[in-house]
Amino acid sequence: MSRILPSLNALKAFEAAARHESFTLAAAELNVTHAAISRHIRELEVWLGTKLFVRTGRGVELTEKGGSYVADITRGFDVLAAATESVSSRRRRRRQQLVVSVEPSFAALWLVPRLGRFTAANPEIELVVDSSHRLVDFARDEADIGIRYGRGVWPNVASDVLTRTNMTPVCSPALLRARRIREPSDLEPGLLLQEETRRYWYEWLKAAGVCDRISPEGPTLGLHLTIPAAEAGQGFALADEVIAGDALVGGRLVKPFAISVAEYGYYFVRDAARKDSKAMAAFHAWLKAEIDQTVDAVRKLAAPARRPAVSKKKR
Amino acid sequence: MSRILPSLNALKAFEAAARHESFTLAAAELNVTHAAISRHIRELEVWLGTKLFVRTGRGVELTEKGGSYVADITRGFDVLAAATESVSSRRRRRRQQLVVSVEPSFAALWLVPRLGRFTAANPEIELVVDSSHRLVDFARDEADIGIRYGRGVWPNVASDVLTRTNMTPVCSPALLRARRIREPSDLEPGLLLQEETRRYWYEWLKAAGVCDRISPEGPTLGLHLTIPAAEAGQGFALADEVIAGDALVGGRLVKPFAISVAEYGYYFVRDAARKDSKAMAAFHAWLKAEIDQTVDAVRKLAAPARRPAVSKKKR
DNA sequence: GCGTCATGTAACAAAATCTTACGTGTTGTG
DNA sequence: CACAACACGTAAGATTTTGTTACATGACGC
Repeated sequence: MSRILPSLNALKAFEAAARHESFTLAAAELNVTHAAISRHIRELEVWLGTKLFVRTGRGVELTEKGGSYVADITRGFDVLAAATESVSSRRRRRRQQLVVSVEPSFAALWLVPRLGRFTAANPEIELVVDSSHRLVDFARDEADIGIRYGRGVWPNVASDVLTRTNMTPVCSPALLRARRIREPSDLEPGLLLQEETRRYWYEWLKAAGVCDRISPEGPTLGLHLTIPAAEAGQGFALADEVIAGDALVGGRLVKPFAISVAEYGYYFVRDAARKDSKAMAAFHAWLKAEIDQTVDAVRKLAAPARRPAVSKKKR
Repeated sequence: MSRILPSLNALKAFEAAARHESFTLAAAELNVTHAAISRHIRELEVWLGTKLFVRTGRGVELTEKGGSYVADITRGFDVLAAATESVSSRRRRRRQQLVVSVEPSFAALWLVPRLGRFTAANPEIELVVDSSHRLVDFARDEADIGIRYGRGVWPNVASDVLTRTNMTPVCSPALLRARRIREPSDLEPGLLLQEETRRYWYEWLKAAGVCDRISPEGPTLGLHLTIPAAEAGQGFALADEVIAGDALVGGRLVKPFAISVAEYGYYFVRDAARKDSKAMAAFHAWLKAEIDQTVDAVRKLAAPARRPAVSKKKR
C-alpha cells in the first residue's frame, strides 16, 4: 500500500484537538500554545484537501469527515502506542521525577485528592509532594517547583499567579443557624479558629470594620485542621475558594459574609534561572486548569462580581 | 490508554530500515542520508531502552524485539495511511509533477520499461517524460531535470554522474557465429549500424586500432532502432551497459570485444541555480539505484575489472 | 594488503515547529 | 446595549528538531 502521510506531528495535534473539540485544551495537553495547534490543523486541512473542523463562534466542531478521520487515526495511534509500550524496557525508568513543594494544608485539602487525575493523564511523570511550610530555596532544596499562598512576590524566585483568592471566614451551615450570626460584629472570639499566625484574621477583621472590638481567641490549629474543624461545627476558619472549595461545593461549609480580603493568591513558584522542563510545564498547565475549575465552581454558588482573569506572566 | 510515543519521524525511519534491513536503503527511500537514519535509530533505541538492531559487519539485522516492534508499528502506520487515503479529497491533485527530459533512445530502451516501478513507489509524483535530443534549457523548457549521455560537462547546468559507461559494439549471438568475427578487423563496414553521428564509431574504431581501415557504412537509424536492429541480427550497434542492458542480460545481444571507450556516461542534469524538490530528489535516488542495478547485472555477465564508484557531487 | 561498503557520529546547516503578540468574531454578563 | 472574556487565526521571530557533511571505523571481497 502506498504510505503517504502528512506530518505525524500534525496528526497528533489533530487527534488531541478532535478529542477535546478544542484547540486550547489540545494545546494544554500537548504542552504547546493554541497557535501551534491552529497551524498544524490548517496545514493538515490543506494537505488533505478536506475540512476537518467547522469554526463555530468561540470554538470548533468536527466535520463529518473529520470525525471519521479521527476515529481511524486514533486506532492507528493506539496500535503504535501499544507496540511501543510492549517493546519498551525502560518506560518506568523513563519517568521523570517532579518534586513539588507545597504547604501541608494545600496538599491535604486540595492537591492530594486531585493527584490521581494528574498521574492518570501523565503516567510518565513521577510526582513527589514535599510538604513544607517554608518557601522553597531552589539552590538548596530538591524541589523543582513550589506552590505557595501569599502576595506572590518573593525574593530569588519567579512566580506565576495560579489564581487570586478572596479570603473570608467559613463555617458549617448548622453553626450559622444555631448562633444566629448575621453581621461580623456577631462573631464570638472563642469561635475564631486560629492557625499559626493571627495576621490573616487581623486583616479580615479590619476589612470587616470590627478589628477594634474582636480578636481571635479560638484554638490554634494548623490550617489543614481548621477547615475540618469548621466542617465539624467547631467554629469559623479563614479560608479561600481553593482551600475550602471542596467543602463549599459540597455544602459542608458556607461563607456567612460577603466581605473578603482579595490581596492574596496561589502562586506557582519556580527557579527564575531555570528553564522549565516538560514535566514542569505539564504540571503547571494541569494545576491551573484544576484550580480554575475549583474556583469557578465556588463562584457559581453565590455569584459575587466576576473578577477579571489574570493574564499569564512570561515564563 | 497511555499514549507515550517516541518521535514519530524516528518510527518512520525505523520502519523503513527494518523493512530493508539496511540504513542505506532506508535513507534512499526516505530521501535523507544514512546519517539521519542512523541518528533516528540510535535515539529510538535509547528512548525505548531496547536494542532494535544488531550491527553485523557491514550491515544490520533486526533483534527479536526489533522484529516484533516493526511488525506492530507497520500495522499502526498502515491504519494511519489507510485513514489518510480515505479522507483525502486532493490526493491526486496533490501529486507533484516532475518533467524529465530524456533522449528518445534512453526513454524507449531503458526508462519506460522501468517507470512502473517508480510510479508504484511514488504515487504522489506525476512523471512527464519529455523526449528530446537536445540538452534541456532550464530557463526556457518546462523540464525540471534531464538525463543525458555524454562527457558530463555542459554549460549552464549542473550534472551528477549516474554511471560511467563502456561504449562498445553489440550484436546478436547468431550474427557473431555466422560471420566468424573474432577481431575488430573482421568487422564488415556494411554491418556497422549508424546513428545520426559517426563520431562515436570513429572513436571506438580508433580505440580498436582499425580506424584507418574500417569506416561505418551500415544503414543510418536512430539509436532507439539500432539496438533492436542489432537484436534482429542486422548488424552491430554501438551501445553501453545501460542502453543495451536488458538485451545483454536477456542474451539477445552479446559484446564481441573487450575493447571499449570509457569516456562517456549518463548524467542527471539540473538547473544549477535551483534547489531540488523532493520529487527531483526521489527520482534521482530511484534512477541511480536502477541504473546501478542494470550495470551490475551486465558486468556480472563477463567480469571486466571493477570500476571504482564515482562519488556523488555536492547537490 | 588494499579498496569498497555500511554504519557511527560530531559539528554545522536547514527545516520544522513553537511562541509571542496582536487581531477578529462570538458569547456572556451587567 | 456595551463591554469583557474567550477561542481561534496568523505573521514574525525564536527555538528545537532533523538533515547534511565530513570523516572515522570495522568488516568484507578481491
